[in-house]
Amino acid sequence: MQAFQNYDSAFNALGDPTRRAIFEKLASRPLSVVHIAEGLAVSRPAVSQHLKVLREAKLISMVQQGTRSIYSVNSEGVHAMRDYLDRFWTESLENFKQIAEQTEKQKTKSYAANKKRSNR
Amino acid sequence: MQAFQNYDSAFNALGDPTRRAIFEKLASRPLSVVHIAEGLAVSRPAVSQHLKVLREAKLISMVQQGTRSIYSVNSEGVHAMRDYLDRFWTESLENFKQIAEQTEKQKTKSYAANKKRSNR
DNA sequence: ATTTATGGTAAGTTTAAACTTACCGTTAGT
DNA sequence: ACTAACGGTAAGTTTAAACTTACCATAAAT
Repeated sequence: MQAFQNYDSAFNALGDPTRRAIFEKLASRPLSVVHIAEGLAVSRPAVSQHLKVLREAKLISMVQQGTRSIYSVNSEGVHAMRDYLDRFWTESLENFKQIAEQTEKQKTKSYAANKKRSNR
Repeated sequence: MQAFQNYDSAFNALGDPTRRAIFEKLASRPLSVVHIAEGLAVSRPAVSQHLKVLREAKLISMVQQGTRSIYSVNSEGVHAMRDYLDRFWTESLENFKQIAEQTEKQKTKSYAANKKRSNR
């Protein structure tokens, strides 16, 4: 379904607070590296490293403008992640019903009765 | 909008390959700890630790059935993450247009003309 | 031609995450 | 009561991630 690459790298990229801050900053508008680093608590090289991670995760992209590197959110990558979660969200909703059923049965029946269901 | 908690912990939780494997396994059906650990390359205590992380990230939940702990995907948490990405996806789409415009202008106008836009 | 702005990368340090084995408490079956 | 199954936590090790400073290359402005 997705011509995307690695979900691990994508989720991992957004798992870091500094990178999430960068990502959210870029979501409001494309920015150069110095401007991205401006509000943040870390050094400019650290930002460069984070940008590399986000870029490899296909969550942001870059265009060169002279000496400046303008970074922006890569909507394709974000969309792919969204779709991933969407898939499991649908699945988990069904499971939610199952759990509800199990919980109901727990109230009336014994543990032994539920044993079969949870085996594997 | 979201009665959710920490996005960092949620994204971080799915950033680990073992945890993603656990998450996807649980998406298909609720399982006990031993059954979750069964196919995986890591030890059972390691799985317990991962489950704790996923649980604190509100991505899975647990019900006790006698001596067994049955884990399942927490659709609420997944939904919150999906919404988060959705928000930035929408924003990034607008930025995509902006970049397209800038790229267009680059073809005809000089770098100096674009400078104002990218400053801050 | 020189200087200044910009940003990528290298090298090194520190902290934390992912794993292991060992241990223990609780519940279920006999 | 005793034994076995289940699973959480503690302690310790190893690897990797996040940061720093230092350095260098390129493009723009004077």
